[in-house]
Amino acid sequence: MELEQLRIFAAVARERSFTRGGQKLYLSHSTASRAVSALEEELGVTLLKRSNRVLDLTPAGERLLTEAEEILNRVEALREIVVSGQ
Amino acid sequence: MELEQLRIFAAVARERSFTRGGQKLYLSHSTASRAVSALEEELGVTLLKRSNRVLDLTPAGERLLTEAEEILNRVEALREIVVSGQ
DNA sequence: CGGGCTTACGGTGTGCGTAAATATC
DNA sequence: GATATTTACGCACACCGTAAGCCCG
Repeated sequence: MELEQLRIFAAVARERSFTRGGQKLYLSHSTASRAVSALEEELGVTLLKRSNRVLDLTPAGERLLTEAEEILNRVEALREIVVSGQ
Repeated sequence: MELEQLRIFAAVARERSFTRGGQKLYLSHSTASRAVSALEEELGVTLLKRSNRVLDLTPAGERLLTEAEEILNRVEALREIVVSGQ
């Protein structure tokens, strides 16, 4: 698992769209789709329901989004801690 | 910044050696060296003192090691949370 | 049909290991 | 001189975007 995958998943989940989520990170929709699929495969869990017209989070997806956002925030904070001597 | 960089830095820092740190992750010493250099460049901070025979952490390196280990543990925990419904 | 996700395909860039150079004790 | 890090070099593979295919309203 890599942070880039979490960044992409979070963007897609927030936007409820691969196309718009990818755009937020200057990536194509296909790249966003592949990144989320890889994450699902690695975890062995479905994160997004694609059945409907509108993209929806599964319960596992909800949990991942919460955790991922906290981790990503923490990584951002890490930069400051390291560079500026906390 | 990516988790792989943090994993490599943490391994190298714990082992006090690029060679042994790399081995822990089945990577060559040169790969470990490059990964840490890239991290230092991205953060604009020196993380390891290479001057002496023995590798030493700078204050920034100490802070990063602490933070990185917590983040990496949290990512490990995330797997369980997502897969097993917390 | 239209909008959006997935998959195939080809090209490019990143990242690896080997090996050579450099440095420290 | 032995051990360890850095750098050069070539190569393989991973990843991206374009575009085609599919599915659902």
